[in-house]
Amino acid sequence: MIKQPKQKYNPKQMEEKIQKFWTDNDIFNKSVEQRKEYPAYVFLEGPPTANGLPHPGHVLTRVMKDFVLRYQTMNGHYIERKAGWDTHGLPVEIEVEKKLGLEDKQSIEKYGVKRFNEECRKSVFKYENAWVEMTHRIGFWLDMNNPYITLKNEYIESVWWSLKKAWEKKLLYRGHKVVPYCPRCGTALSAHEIAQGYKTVEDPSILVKFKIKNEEAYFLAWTTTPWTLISNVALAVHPDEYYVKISYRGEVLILAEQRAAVLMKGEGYDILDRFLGKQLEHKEYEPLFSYAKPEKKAWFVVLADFVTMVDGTGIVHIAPAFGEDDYSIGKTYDLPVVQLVKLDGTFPDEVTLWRGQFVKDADPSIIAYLEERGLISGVRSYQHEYPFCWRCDSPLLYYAMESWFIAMSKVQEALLKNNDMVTWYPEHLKEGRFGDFLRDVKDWALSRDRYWGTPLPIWTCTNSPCNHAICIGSVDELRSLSESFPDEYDLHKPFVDTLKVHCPLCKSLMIREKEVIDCWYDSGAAFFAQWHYPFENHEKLQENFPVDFISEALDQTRGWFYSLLAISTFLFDQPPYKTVLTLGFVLDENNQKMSKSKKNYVDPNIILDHEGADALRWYLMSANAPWMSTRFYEDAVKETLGKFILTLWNSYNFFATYAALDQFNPEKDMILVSERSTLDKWVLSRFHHLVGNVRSFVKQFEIHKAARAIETFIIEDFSNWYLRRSRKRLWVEEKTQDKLSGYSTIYDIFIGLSQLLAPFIPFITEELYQNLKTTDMPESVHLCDYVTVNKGVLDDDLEKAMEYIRDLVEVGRALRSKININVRYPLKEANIICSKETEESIRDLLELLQEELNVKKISFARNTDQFMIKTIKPKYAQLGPRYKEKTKTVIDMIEQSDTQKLYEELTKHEEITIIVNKEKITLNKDDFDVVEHEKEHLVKASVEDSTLFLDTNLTEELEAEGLSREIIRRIQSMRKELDLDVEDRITTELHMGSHEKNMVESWSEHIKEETRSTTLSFVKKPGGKLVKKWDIDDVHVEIGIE
RNA sequence: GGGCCCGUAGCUUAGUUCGGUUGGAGCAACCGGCUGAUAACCGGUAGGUCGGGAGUUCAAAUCUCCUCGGGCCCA
Repeated sequence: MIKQPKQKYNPKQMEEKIQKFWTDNDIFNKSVEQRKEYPAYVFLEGPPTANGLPHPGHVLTRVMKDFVLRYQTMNGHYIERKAGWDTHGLPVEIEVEKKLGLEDKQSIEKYGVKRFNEECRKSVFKYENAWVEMTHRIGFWLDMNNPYITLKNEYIESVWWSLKKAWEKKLLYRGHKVVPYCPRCGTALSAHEIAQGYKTVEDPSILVKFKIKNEEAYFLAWTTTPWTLISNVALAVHPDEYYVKISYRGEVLILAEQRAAVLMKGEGYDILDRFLGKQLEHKEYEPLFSYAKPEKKAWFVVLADFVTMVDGTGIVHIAPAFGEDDYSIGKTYDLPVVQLVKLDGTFPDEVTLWRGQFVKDADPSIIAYLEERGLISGVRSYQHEYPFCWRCDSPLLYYAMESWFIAMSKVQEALLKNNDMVTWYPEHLKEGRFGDFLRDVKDWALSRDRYWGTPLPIWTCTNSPCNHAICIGSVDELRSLSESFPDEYDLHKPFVDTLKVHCPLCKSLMIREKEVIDCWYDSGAAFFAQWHYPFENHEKLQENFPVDFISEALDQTRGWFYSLLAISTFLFDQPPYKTVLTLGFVLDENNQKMSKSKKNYVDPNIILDHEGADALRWYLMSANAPWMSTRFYEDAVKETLGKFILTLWNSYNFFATYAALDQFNPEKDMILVSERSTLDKWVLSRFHHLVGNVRSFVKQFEIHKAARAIETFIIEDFSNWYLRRSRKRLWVEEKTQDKLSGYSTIYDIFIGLSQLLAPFIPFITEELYQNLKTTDMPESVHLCDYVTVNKGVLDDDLEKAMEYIRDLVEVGRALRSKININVRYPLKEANIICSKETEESIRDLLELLQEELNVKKISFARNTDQFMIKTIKPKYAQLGPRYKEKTKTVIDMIEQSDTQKLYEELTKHEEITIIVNKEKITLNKDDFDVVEHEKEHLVKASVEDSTLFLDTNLTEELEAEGLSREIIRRIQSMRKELDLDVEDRITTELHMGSHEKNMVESWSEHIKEETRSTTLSFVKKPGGKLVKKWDIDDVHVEIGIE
């Protein structure tokens, strides 16, 4: 039986109740298990790191994922929803360093790697509760009891296996990577870290002369880091820009033509020669210093596209050890990596002049030295952004560090081919940001010289002639090569480094490369490592690869989306996923990024407490396309609550209240659709059209459009039109066929809506469903199949007819408003001028129109003739020139006669004759404009190609009815004022003038009925609990009720 | 410095793929109506340099170029 709901919508209370219902009845598990034999829809969870609190952005991601998974489940798919945790990486280490007050790597070593990593392990789950709680509260159904965790031995073993595959394919190699490096902390910084430490500083900017070999001429280069000049090995020019050789103050210099024009502006110089940069390639010059003893050819000109004409001289000094561009051009030209700076940021002993000095401090002295030798042509100070260590504020140095790489450039074609097989939402990412990234793919710098991460499983033999290196791909393999491998172990540092591993060739001791690997590799391995593949679960991988669906925010394009594709490509030569839904960012009210420091951060819990998970979810899904950034603030969610959730709730509340009162029983009282009223058929047709639209929107991940379509249906079609128009028939006391037809339809719609909306707003839909479901229906709305379109109830003609009726109502109301006759007063007649077909199509709906417009009668006609009067109006411009001074008289005569008659005459005889001053004047059609207007008491308005006329003539009877409605309304508002229940009966006493009394008396039965008055009497002095005087226009009425 | 996405009324937005009636809605405002209809409903009014500029075209919110603002990625 349908129960009357508790009146107020209290999201927090209701959602807690629903959560309990789900838990008590194990609904989540059932929803997964009941689909076990169905086709799988494979989802892979992008693992979050639980060492920070969840952010509104994470809420969005989880809401969207949940929607898709619920939707696919209801549509008959089996989906495992394994949670995952990303547990390694520098951010974790930094948190722990902060907590323990450790400032650099030395202090970590001193503290002990074992203890340090233990702290990291703890820290990683510091906010696990907050994450679990958030996930739970927003209703994200995810198997959090059985997650994959990247720090587990099994997970690491799978990762090792994959690294060994890369090793066997000769994709792992050791090289250099230029990274921002803090010489004081002794550590490289991640991009994320340097981003927070940029400052504007002034550095010396100098123009340095490099003498060309065997020629009395110089290249003029530009730098802001004089200390790197000592490690210079080349000069770069742009291949396609023009360079000039000039004579300037007795010296011959080469620099870019554009730059010469800027730098030497106003100074005299002669151009000796002009040529393209590419002509300078391989031209040799003499080094500035003799400290470097490179083992490869150095000190010649190279070509590089990154050379700009914006500043400098168009000639860039190259030191591969200290710049990423420098390093990559160095690889192209096979330049030596000269690195005459120690890790602590000071010059080594061989740089005799500045040994032991911090490089940046040595700048002035280096400049002075070069000036003395006449090799500097200008010193200026230069303002630019320079990165500083966010921790200790030291200037960072770009520094080439040794690192292990995966040669992704070797599999670039496969990457592109695999990307081609992926469906991206939004589409532009495929060829845009992601495709561009792949076309320009760089080798993956895999290793990190840190502590908390998957250890790099590469061991090298210490025996010098042997030097054999191996990559270990499993625990068994490690065990077999190790002395006394323990039963209990943890593959992290320092355990792996304490093992005595013997070389399989010469049996000598091997030692491991000290690094750990990039944590992006960990998460990118999730598609197989979550199953501990290939050590177990072979068939699991078969069934779950490639995954059907992943979804994360836009920042993951070069993060997780890439690392998955990269690993899958070199391992299996296949894409790891079929569909990627990329989500936009969550921004604050002013479109600014949310950050704790800006204090514009919204705590999702507050919104969950106030507005509830459903309102939050609905807002996030309906506000914007998933891939667009969405503003997030409490008022926006509040608006969603008021506009949508409450409309839904109140409609439901209205229905459930009356259905409970009438003991409507959906198992017995349902009326066949074919026997329901036209209005019912209309709303069912609308609903099923909606279902079709929702399905096609969701297919394209246009979740916002699906949500908005539902919202429009509920607010406009269902609540504001269908329910409004149905109230009267549900209000009658008897169980009429019409009333049951209405209940049946509303019931159908609510069951349908609860299913249609279940993936969007899982709580309120469950609440509705639980109250409405019959015993033979699934125990939870989330165990139902998703609604499908019932083509049998689709009726385009009916929808069109209703549209037409609603248009007529609209213009009719507008007309009433224009002529100033309140809707409360009935009008005699409405006439609709339209085609026979149109008339036929709306016949069943006329009652709606009649009530909405409050007219006594609706009639039809095929043309407007009987409602319009045609008259003529003389054309002044035509008559004036012809009749000169007589014109005024002519016009006056015409206008004073019956213009309607004149029109008739003119149509009959083509011309009319009038006599002015005894002179006969003949006028023809061209002398007049035909003017049309409504007959007396009629007003008209047009809808499409038809016309509506309202008869505005208010008869005494009509006025009486109107007045009685005025009185009813006032009594009703007094009832409300007394806070009477709908059922309560009253007695009513009225006082008014005798004329009005006579008018109203004939309606007294009606008034009694409408106001639930047992008696209605006309008295001199009305009494009762509430007595009020009213002025209805100029009628004074006094009403008392009891 | 390079790339990608976004910019439409006070606010939230539709329309932009593929140029074509007068750029549609909702919220807020204002006027009026209706109401045992909910944080309502109905009618009307006002509110737009479609971020700005230029170009292509018979025709540009829509295409091209430049530019400004926001966001992101990379240097």
